[in-house]
Amino acid sequence: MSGHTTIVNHLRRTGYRVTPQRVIILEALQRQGGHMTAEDIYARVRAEHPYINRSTVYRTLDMLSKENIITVTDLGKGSVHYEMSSDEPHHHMVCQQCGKVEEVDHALLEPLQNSLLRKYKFKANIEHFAIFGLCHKCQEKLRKAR
Amino acid sequence: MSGHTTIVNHLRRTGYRVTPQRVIILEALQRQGGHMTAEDIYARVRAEHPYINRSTVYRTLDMLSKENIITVTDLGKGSVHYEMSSDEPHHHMVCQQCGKVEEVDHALLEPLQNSLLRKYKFKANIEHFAIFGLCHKCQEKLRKAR
DNA sequence: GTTCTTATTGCAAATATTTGCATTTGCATC
DNA sequence: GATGCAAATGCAAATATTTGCAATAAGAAC
Repeated sequence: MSGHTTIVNHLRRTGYRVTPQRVIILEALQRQGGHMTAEDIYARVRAEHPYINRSTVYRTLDMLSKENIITVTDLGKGSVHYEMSSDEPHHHMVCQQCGKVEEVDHALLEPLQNSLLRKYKFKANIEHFAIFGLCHKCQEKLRKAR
Repeated sequence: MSGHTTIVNHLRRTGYRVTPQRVIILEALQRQGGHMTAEDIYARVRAEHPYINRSTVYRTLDMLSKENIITVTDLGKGSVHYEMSSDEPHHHMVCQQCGKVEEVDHALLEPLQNSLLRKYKFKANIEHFAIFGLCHKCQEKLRKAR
């Protein structure tokens, strides 16, 4: 999904109302590209349109993620990250020891997505993924320390 | 991992200090068995030992999850859930539309765990899983609505 | 058992997020 | 273009979680 009008149309077709707030938030997300926190988005939006409320930002982000227009990733440290969905989904491994975040090839997740659909008819929004664990380095460190 | 003393020994060996607070929090988790929020645990602990601080609870839970003694699951609605790790890991599918939570067979996750280890040497703490998406019912509803 | 070092705790304040309710406003219908 | 209704917003308060720092205490070394 890309292009502004496309998204707006999708929302309208799905029964959502297209409010100026929603449009502005979408624009902020698109201009940025990468990861943003709710606060980042709020700040950006506010810069131009000071009348927008923080809860509206949260509620809109929630709605956009339900519609798979953006992805939400909780990297486990403080705040959650938002980002426009891309045609090339990517995922994250988060080391619980050192906090490092690495990307995971989408191919590794696809089998899971398929088996969930087959077994439970559950349509997993797989881009919503953060996998916690231990990175290679920290495993080594632990091995030595003991 | 089970049995109180076993866990306490593990912590000590790993270099953590065994404080009364930590022991009490562990006991609360074990007595309960199922899912608990941080607040549940705090309340339980407080009932008997009113001097324990809320941040200590959060910090201890964090530590216990790093040590894989408990699991953390963010079901996306409000607060995070904690639970003693079991020998029979189980996971959750969370419907982003209706909020329903269903369990996922561990077998579906194992391949992912293996491929992460093989490809990235990342030791995924797989029990930490909540998979978001659309349940069967809500897919049907959406199909009809459009 | 005393001493020392450093991890852990408590506290208070900062931050992040959600929610109930009254008000406003898209947009479908006339 | 005016009207009506439900969805969305704003606001303020509730809730959930994290953090910096000074005080305390676990456990290693003596």
